[in-house]
Amino acid sequence: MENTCDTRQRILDSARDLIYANSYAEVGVAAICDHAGVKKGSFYHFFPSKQELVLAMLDAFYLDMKERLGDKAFIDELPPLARLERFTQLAYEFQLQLHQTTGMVLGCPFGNLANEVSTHDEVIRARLEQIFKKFHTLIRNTLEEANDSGTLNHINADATAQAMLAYFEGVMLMAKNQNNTDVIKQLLPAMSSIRIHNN
Amino acid sequence: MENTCDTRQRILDSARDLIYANSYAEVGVAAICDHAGVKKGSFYHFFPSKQELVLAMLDAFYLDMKERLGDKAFIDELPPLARLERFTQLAYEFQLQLHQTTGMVLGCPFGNLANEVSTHDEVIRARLEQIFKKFHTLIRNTLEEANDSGTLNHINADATAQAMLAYFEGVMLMAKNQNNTDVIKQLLPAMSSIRIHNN
DNA sequence: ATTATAGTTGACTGATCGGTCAAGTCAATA
DNA sequence: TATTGACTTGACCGATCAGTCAACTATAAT
Repeated sequence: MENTCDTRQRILDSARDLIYANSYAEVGVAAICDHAGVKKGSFYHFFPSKQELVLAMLDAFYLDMKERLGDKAFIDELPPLARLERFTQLAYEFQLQLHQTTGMVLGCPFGNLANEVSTHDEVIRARLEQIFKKFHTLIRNTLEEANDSGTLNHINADATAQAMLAYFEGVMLMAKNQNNTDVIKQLLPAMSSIRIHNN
Repeated sequence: MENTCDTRQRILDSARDLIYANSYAEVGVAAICDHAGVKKGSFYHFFPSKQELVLAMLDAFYLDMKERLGDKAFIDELPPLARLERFTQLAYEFQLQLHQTTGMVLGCPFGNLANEVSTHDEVIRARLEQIFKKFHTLIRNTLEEANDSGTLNHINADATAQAMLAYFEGVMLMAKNQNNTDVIKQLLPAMSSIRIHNN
């Protein structure tokens, strides 16, 4: 045919579509193959297992989200706290667009998977922890920069960054459960005002 | 044998144990029956479907959590904000005990299920939304009481209660993903200091 | 032209999925 | 004692699960 890596990419895209909109356990390899227009034999030529596919999908998903959200929000041109506000705004717009397309609030792809597999798939659990740690570092660095410039006083940047990340995930979960993007619109902006102080 | 309703209760307990520790999709009816010491035919004598079992399990789980956490924390003897602090403390101790028993941080049973099924099981999704609404009302009433007594000024009690609930769920998710109760210990107390103001 | 390699195909495996069913046990009622 | 109805049992259903495999095609290097 034309392209050798096209099949692999189609499988990754299909897995992303289906697993994000449903769940890891609900979406079978056969469904991923059907949606990708690929036979099951080809699937196992490119990926040794469903688990390995999901790991590859997560890495690609992280890069995409980093480009679409992280790299657009955490820029030096903005004051530190404004970066957090832009991040929440971009995340809201992302969910809004998905909701218009699919009719569902899908929430955070990493939070979804973390909730599902953390207790019984150590490999995927650890990969998701890595991904969360990268987002955590983005936020923590921003808070430390604000700390240094005197914008904040004596906050625990590490704990506050974790708290903001947790709040983000919680808001996404509530919006997903209510299938309502207004939840994000109303609650998420408060993320940047969360503070955890030393002692 | 001895007790007619014992079987039904054993099935409910088994489902609670297994689904809470894993997930809805991962735990099959056969596994629930094995763990309950019951044959599959008996299962379908008491429950018409796996979905109906989960609905019954959720109702029982809610009542249990309300007794163990809600009724112990939201009491008139405590000042409003102290109730929230007691709630977070009791939730932490609950997770700590489960972690010692199972070796895993299991998070919030309702959040876990909500994340898994909200996009593809409307019945369970709606039941979970009801349960969240009850917890939301508990928190909102507490905040309004604090508002009336002048402890707080001009906060949006409804939105703040939702934000606290979201934060609670997010903290539980992060602790589950890191399999570390210290996350709860460090982050959850900040729940009661979250504020969303009008306008 | 021959060979090696990458990718494709569809049939196949054993296990498990949620759910069904007829036959049976048992205690209470009539 | 006969009958009823709640409960139990184990075999069974078609569908689907993740994963395998030998045969096949197409491309590229020798």
